[in-house]
Amino acid sequence: MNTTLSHARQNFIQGMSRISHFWGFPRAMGAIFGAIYLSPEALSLDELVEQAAVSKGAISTNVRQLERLGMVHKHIRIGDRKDYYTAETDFWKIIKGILREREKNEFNAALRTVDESLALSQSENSTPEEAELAAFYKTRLEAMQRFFHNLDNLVATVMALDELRQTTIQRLFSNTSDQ
Amino acid sequence: MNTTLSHARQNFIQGMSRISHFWGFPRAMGAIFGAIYLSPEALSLDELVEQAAVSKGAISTNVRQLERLGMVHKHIRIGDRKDYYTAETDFWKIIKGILREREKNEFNAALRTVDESLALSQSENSTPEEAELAAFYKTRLEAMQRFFHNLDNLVATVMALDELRQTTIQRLFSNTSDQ
DNA sequence: TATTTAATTCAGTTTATACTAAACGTATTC
DNA sequence: GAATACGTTTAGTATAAACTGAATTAAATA
Repeated sequence: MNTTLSHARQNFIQGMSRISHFWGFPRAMGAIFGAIYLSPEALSLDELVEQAAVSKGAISTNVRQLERLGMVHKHIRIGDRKDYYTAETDFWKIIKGILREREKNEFNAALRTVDESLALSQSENSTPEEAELAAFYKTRLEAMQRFFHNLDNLVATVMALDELRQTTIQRLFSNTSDQ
Repeated sequence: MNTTLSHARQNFIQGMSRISHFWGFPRAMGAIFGAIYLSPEALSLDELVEQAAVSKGAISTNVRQLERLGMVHKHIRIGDRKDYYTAETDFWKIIKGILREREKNEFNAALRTVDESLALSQSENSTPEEAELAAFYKTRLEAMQRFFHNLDNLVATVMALDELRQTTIQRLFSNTSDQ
């Protein structure tokens, strides 16, 4: 391959690796996605080993995670034992997948923690001073609860809007045509 | 203090610590914010040391970061050398601060990487095969550019809507009254 | 059934990062 | 101007996460 094109690819893969790390995902995950995204053909695990410069073990682990997030798709070919991967090119779908898989769990855990703390703080109030503090906790914790619910609704709304995309959301937030 | 209230506070602080870590911030940062958020009074650095159970050095570092993100506010009292901290209670403001401080840098870096890779890949195309591949890179990289710009617009829009909040956004995405 | 070829798992290593504790700098008070 | 009371910086340490390389499992073909 042309060294300039290969350089462009390496630069891109490195950038994806960096973004991935920034968002709290493994570096290799971004590198793998970058390699798949810039390939006209579906890539096998072994091809990924050389293109993304990551060990086989790491590819195996991370490509599965990428699939769970809906960022890549696995293809099997009859009479061929290798798995081949292509990239999801609809980024809104990707965002949706990430939010669903990743946030939902931790997000609900956060909500539960606030609920718990609130319940705990309201259980008893022996002295007036304690009752006052408990009341303060109540206002603060409830405010946070409301925020989390609002945020949840916002995310749900954006995700729902995505259902009608191509007609709505991309026209709303862009002035160029998408895809 | 009542042991139940103290237990509620510790539970909350632990939860904030966890969320903080999940979002790629230091655990101590969340713990410190949690302690400040649940305090009716502004807290000094030394008070934070015991409430958040984190060393003085870590408090010093993380509380500064919290201030940069607009999550806490520093207060000085005349005739008192200590710094006191209170929590920002407007979470939309906090989100704004985080997006501004944290994403903008890394987000633009990501955009630049894509720009770079695109420029590189389009510089020369000696053979027909290379030209074809370069064309493929172009479509893929441009699609990603568009997505990033749309995302940027979406974020900018949500942030702009926040300016008119209390009248608009919270009524849109909630069925309870906020603040 | 043995051999080849693939993906997965796992033990060990590396690396990055956050944290602690102590030293330091700085300003106020006696 | 010495002592005190802060916040900050830094050197060292601990820890967790990710990655590598090798062993293992699984599947297909001979």
